[in-house]
Amino acid sequence: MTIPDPTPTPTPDPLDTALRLVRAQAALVKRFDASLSGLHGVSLSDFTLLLHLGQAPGGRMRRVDLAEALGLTASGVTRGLAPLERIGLVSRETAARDARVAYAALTPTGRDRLAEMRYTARKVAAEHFAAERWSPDDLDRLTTLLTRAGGTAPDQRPVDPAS
Amino acid sequence: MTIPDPTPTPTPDPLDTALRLVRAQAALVKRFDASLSGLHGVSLSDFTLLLHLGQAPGGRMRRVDLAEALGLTASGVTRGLAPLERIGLVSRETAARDARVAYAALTPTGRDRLAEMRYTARKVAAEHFAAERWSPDDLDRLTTLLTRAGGTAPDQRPVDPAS
DNA sequence: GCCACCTCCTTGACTACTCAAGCATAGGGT
DNA sequence: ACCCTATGCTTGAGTAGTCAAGGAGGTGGC
Repeated sequence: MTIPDPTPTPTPDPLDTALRLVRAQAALVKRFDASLSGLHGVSLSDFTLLLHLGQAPGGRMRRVDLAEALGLTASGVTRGLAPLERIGLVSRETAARDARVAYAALTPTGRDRLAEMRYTARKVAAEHFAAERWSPDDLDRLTTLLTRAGGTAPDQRPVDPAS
Repeated sequence: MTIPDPTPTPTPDPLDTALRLVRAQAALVKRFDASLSGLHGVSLSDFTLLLHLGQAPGGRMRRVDLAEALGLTASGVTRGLAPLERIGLVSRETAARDARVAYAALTPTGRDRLAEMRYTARKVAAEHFAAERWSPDDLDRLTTLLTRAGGTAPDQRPVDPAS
């Protein structure tokens, strides 16, 4: 318990940190949404979903695992997948051994479009964390701290430098 | 303890950082929402809104300024304010010199309830950034980095240690 | 073989926002 | 005094998610 502390040094306030985290995310999401929807007609959530599919073996995942990976509920995944199926980026596949599960699979088109989106997303991220203001060290520190603060990682792998 | 890791760092990927930021926020928001709604019947957004009102001179703000401060649109504020007015935490006040503006003002009840919420919120934040895993330095660094990454600050002041 | 239970997924109803349109008021130029 | 434009706010429609309920399919005990 921190003592009522008359220091001129603000004493880091966790609540303040939390609120800043919320704010920073909102700004970031807006930026991504603007670019992704403008250039590819998808939202950041859509892109994230596709990214996960793209990283999964065979480009397909059970919807329940997708939910887990994205930090959403199963119904959120159902709803998010629907428009992507409609526009042909994702297809629905049934599992041979278990008729309950419906895989979500990246279509060939989906894979191509994803590569383009990834390019855009990288650019947006690079702009947001412009080298001018962000040293590689800063970025590393932020990533580490966010990983500790966050639920689980978006993905274990440091992301392949392809595309 | 804080270990300056001997990473085989594969070049920090800004996109990865961005996605982690999104994830971390989602986890945090869920946590706040759970506690705040359980104990006080409000969401984190509600709380943030009330916080801003509480910090404004006279406990009241024009809706348009509130929107600006919260990073929302004017219509988001109208909609967010409605339930808080219904439950009596916020009242609507008209401006004498400009009939267009409708202030949102904290009621006495609202002020009291806000103090309780603030207590809860601080506790949640402190738990999330538990001292066990987060040194004051880590927290400070994260705050600084988030401020640089984020839109603007939730508030300039380091927050009064009251409550 | 059958029943109980558990898992995967979808659906209906709700919340919290967004944008675009619209109304009322303000204020300056003429 | 009268427009013209800008500002403050609300509203209708749409999007992205939530939770709770429910259907369909799998599985193990007996």
